[in-house]
Amino acid sequence: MRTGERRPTLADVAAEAGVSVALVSIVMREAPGASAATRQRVLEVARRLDYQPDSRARLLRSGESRLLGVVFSVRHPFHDDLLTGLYDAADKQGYELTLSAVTPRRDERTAIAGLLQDRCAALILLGPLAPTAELATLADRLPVVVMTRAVRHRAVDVVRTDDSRGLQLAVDHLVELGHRRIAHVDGARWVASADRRQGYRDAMRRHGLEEFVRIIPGGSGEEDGARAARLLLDDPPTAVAVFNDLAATGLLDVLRRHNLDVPGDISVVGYDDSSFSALAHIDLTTVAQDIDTMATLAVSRAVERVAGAQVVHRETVIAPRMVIRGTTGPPR
Amino acid sequence: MRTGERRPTLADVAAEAGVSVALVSIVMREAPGASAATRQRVLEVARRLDYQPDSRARLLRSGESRLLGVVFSVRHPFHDDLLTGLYDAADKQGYELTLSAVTPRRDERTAIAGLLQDRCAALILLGPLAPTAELATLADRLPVVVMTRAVRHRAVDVVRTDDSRGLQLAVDHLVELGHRRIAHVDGARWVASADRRQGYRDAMRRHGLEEFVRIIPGGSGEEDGARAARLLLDDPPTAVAVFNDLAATGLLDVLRRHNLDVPGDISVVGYDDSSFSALAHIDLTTVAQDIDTMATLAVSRAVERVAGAQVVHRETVIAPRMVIRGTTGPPR
DNA sequence: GCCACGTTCTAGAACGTTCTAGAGTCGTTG
DNA sequence: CAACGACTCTAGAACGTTCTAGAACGTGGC
Repeated sequence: MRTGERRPTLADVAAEAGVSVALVSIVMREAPGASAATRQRVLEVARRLDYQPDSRARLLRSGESRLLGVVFSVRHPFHDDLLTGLYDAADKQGYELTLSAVTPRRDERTAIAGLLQDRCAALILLGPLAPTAELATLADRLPVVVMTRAVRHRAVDVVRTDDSRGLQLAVDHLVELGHRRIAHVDGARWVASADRRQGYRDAMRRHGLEEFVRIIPGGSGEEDGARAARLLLDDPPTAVAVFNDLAATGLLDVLRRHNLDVPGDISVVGYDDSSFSALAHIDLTTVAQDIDTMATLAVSRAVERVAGAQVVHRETVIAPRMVIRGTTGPPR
Repeated sequence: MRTGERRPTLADVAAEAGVSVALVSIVMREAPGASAATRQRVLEVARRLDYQPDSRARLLRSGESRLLGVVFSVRHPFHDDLLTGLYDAADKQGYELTLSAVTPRRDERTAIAGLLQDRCAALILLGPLAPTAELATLADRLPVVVMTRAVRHRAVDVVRTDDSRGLQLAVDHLVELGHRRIAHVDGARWVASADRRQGYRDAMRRHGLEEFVRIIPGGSGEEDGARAARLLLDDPPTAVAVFNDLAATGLLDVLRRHNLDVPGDISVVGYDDSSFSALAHIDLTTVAQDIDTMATLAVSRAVERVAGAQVVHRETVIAPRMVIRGTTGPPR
């Protein structure tokens, strides 16, 4: 265990292989300009010395950072899923990711600042809370792609799900099962709430169910769903579409505690396909976002901006899909 | 939006403030050696130019990386919690974290390799799957601290929870409620399983309940818990302590589907206090690990190793604690 | 006035790597 | 044989910052 020991550098490899430092660099980068015999000799020495490139030096000198900074929250399981997709997409485009977490005790500004110092070529922000103006200022410095939130500013790129469409899918699914009395627990003042509420209204209207439109104020947390459920108890609908999965579990809990059977007495649809939704003990029917497509598009957008491309469609809106599980069934 | 625009450097600030580059560096680092008047002038210029230090250059030149690499998995909600604690602990010690995720499509070796190139001073690995020999080789290069897994090698530091103690707490809690017929669903071949199994046995023996010892092979996944539940159905105990929370939810689901009331007919205890355990709809009694203490100790250990300290206790084992929720109650 | 010490400030080199221009070699063609 | 082009290889500079040694200046003591 060698705490302070210097690591082998290109110079060490070069000395032992009997070539110049620049030639070793060419070999390690797999760039053209070295003979096969030299390559083999250099690689042999590098392997023996266990040479590892120093990314700091590389990034500093090359003047071309192929680094994408990603800000994610530890509080959103969905962000973990997005990381999976983003790593893949970045790898395909020859980029590296550097991650910075927002935690209950480390705010978004701190997370972003760290990435600026790393000289990332672009930033990908997962569901940022910062005001639009702040995001725009940031985008004055470097390309910024926001995921899962609509941001109305020409300098900030957006990749998000069509939330209106998502709620329409939920209502369509319930109508298909035979439901007419379908309520919606909205997301109160959350940005996505308006789109989802609109989607609910549109779909109900489309199915000729205007008279059954019923919207309960909700929110994004478990207790928001629980509170909304209590408001439904005296006159329960046969189905309810909830703003998100977490609120849906709160609602499910209250229904269960009042001996309402799901989906027998009342069907429940969540939103997001959060990781706990798939637990057999919850088995939540939900609206899922297309993670891989979103990740691919976000990385592509970031890379295009880095390359100086004129981006035609600043905002990309992706269709969601239904994931049907055990909380929905025909009405009695 | 300026894609290719060069960022302001120390040299730019120096030129405008009319001082040397080295003096600007002294000011930005808050190092001694500049007058108050000069400091003010330099900071004013730096603010106006929006100077941000280039961490690549800083790390490269300073020869002292205050960077801790953290490898975490997107599949473990618990790791997200640990990140929160690790950021705090690192900040307190004047270190930065750089994160590297293991995903279903990005293996652990890849995650580790990226951090080596960043020239991290030390690595903190959250529940690594790599064999001990591989971890030891890694520890030959730089300090390695493993969290949440026991690794028996003198070069690798370990910070983990006392899993034996955890199961003892679970059994103690159930005995206190009046249970005697307490079963344990183990974790099959998972490293932590043996400790937890031993803890269960020890606690049962301690309470004079040897004749009631009953161990069902399980595992770490939801279906493992479900399968174990099916084996318990023909002769249910009054309580069961499960290897981890995810398996516990699988078991809960099967119990519910067979009209067994929890905790009326059977009490259930999980392990880990995963984020979904606190959902009101699950409300799982569980054994929790002390996240902040673990994070603090892991960072301290890493920093001590970097400083060349002779570490006295290579392995630190931390006491867990019970989180009592709705899945446990007195037996009927 | 001279010397010693402390503080501020500067110049130059170094960190590890890549970029770029040029030298040297070899093979082909006229 | 000479000229040209392609390929291999090298030397030196650059990236942005910190480290280090030394110069300059001011103050206090003798």
